[in-house]
Amino acid sequence: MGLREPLRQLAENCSLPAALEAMGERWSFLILRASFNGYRHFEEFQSELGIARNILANRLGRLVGHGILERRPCDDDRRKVEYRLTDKGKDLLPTLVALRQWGERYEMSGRISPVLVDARDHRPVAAVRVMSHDGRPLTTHDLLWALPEEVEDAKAAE
Amino acid sequence: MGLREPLRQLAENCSLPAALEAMGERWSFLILRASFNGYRHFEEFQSELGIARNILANRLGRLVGHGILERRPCDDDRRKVEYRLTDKGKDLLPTLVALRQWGERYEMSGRISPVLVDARDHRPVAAVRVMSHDGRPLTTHDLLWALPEEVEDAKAAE
DNA sequence: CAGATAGGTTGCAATTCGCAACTTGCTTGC
DNA sequence: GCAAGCAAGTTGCGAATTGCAACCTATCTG
Repeated sequence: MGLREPLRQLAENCSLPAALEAMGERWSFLILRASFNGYRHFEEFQSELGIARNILANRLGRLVGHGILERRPCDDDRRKVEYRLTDKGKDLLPTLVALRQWGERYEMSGRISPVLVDARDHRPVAAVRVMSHDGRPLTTHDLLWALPEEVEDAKAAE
Repeated sequence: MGLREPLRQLAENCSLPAALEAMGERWSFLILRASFNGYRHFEEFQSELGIARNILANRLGRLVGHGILERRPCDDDRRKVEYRLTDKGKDLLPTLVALRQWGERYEMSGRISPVLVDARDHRPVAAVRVMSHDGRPLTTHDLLWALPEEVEDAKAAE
């Protein structure tokens, strides 16, 4: 990535701070993972993660506010509430898996942790990578930032 | 992901909390991104991100402590210090790009932001995805957690 | 040798976190 | 149908974290 992102508008024009505003707080990723693992109820999150109840309430509210989870009271037991992933929330899967794989590789010396496998053949999923439009793996040095108008689009190139 | 991660050892046996311990604090990802963009010096990070100096010092120290950045005094100007990505730090690229792409898609309504392109052909990189060992795209429902001993390894399968 | 510069540190106010106790609306058992 | 218990929060309060501004110490430059 030889070029600096254009002109110090990092904070204003970059989507990373925006993403972090939704997901950057202390427990958000762990709640998200619990959601992917099928947890849905306040008490489930609470006892599973050991998070303080007020913080959990705050984070769930925030995730709902950002459209990552959907809050729905249960019909069969009206004390209960379900928090479910929206499509927007489900689209955080690659981020979550990438972060987990990195942690697995670098931060788990000795310990073992369950691994994500393809349900079809029970083989581990591939490492999440940055790839070109046609599937070549890319590294840091293959990348540039470009403004939308500088981008070669598919039509021009094919 | 039909199955719950085995037996509520989420916190102990999962690499996600470990990863978040290294990268989960407020400014860590933004500092990381600045690093990928070529920023190396304290004052560069500070004026670019607008982060408070004490927090920046704390975060840089932490990232160095986790082996994500390397701290090296400059030879030519001994007031200066260089912070550079280690290989471990560079391996956070997929996580960073995945998060950015998600933010780009869902949190940038209206605004435009620079886009990551392949330096070779100036075409945008592919969306970061979770894929099977042989390159099929996988979604939430194709995934399971497995303990290492339950995994089909490459030898058995080929 | 008088600034200016790079990379911090320190003090202090404001915010956030985390724990424990409490509340409110439901549901279940007897 | 009433007491007990459960789900999903809220409240109060002390502890930790964040952020701002000022200061400090080496080093470089004119």
